[in-house]
Amino acid sequence: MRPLPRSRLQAQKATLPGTVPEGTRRRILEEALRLFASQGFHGTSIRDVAKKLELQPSALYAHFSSKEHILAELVQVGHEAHQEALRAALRDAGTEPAAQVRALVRAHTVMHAAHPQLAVVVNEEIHALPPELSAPAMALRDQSVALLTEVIRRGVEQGRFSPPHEAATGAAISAMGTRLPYWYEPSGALDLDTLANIHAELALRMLGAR
Amino acid sequence: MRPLPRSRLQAQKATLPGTVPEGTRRRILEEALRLFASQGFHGTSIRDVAKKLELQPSALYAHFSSKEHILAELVQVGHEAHQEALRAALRDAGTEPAAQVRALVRAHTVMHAAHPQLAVVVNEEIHALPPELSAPAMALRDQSVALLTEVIRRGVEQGRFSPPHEAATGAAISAMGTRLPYWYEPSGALDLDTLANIHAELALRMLGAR
DNA sequence: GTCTATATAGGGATAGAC
DNA sequence: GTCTATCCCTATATAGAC
Repeated sequence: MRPLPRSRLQAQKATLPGTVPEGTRRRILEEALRLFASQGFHGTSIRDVAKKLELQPSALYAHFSSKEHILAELVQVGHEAHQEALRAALRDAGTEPAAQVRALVRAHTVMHAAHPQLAVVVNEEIHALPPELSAPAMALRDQSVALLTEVIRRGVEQGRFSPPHEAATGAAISAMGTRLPYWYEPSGALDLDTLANIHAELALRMLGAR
Repeated sequence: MRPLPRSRLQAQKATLPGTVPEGTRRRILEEALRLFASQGFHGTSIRDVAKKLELQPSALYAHFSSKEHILAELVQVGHEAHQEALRAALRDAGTEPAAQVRALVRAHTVMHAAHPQLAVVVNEEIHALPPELSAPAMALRDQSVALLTEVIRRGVEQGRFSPPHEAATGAAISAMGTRLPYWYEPSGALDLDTLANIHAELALRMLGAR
């Protein structure tokens, strides 16, 4: 339950959602993901990435035009996979606000627990990008936030939810997932499906669902 | 409610808890805090800090033996102030678990909202330190975590709390505060005292307090 | 698409004068 | 305690051969 110093999430293999095609380009993304999550974007050099892949630094430039573009792609892929997971969850959740919250929270939690490095890089290193490169991901983020706030708003309107404050409660619900990479260990005693259910339950408690 | 790219928390003045004496050393810490929060530790150079202070880079070395030692002091000061705030809150909270949770959560929230840059640097940049330099702060962190988990455990023992899972609920409660710097704006419509009460209420809901 | 070699810039930190 | 000057290293990125 404590983040380790200097070696933040140096985990096993850095998993990338399946949408990225195989090949050297993917290998670069995976290795960069691992290193960015562990040492941060500015703490990782092109040489570090190249060395791990047993390539010369210049070889990376055949696949990405700059170090920033590698980060930008990771950030974009992460936001896309996250939003797709939320939308898929909503599609199967019916129309009850409580069921929709449960589905959104479960998907949010599973995403952050299954791809902890990607979650960390997306959330902490996006700031290292110039606005042009981060804008598409920021737009996706706004949409994803809206998915939850909209469900909360509808639940309140229907008299099903009674949170002490809609925005603050929404932020608290999101925060449970966002902080997961800093303490949750998938190989530990608490399995992911159980954790996802716990988070859904906590969200509904915060909302005063009835 | 969205973190801005490239300029993470470039806020006004970076506030440091009052325990640090005035003088050039403090000015260095404050400016480094602002820059580390905005650009990250690795994204900030000694030259950046010196330029903002209208000093030559070499002048900083009369006050700190390395760039890492500047970060280490910020991290230590942040952890000390946080823990002291939690302990002070507990001292005035009586013996009821619910009142103790309320006091801890309120203090945690106020600390993160009042010192957002320090919170971000403490949580995100501690990983940039070698273990020798981060160890004292990590020890404090473990103690602070224990303050909350201990209160939760007692509340459960006494039959006052019924969380779905003690550790996960404790993490969810902490996460509300930890994520504050990324969305809360002190100058906005939601004042800090109200927010602290909201977080306390959410914590007690999660715990099923009765 | 990968290599060798290198251009060009900026990094942390120190020496020694005042 | 701050300055000027500088050492030495590493960074990103490019040129051109294969």
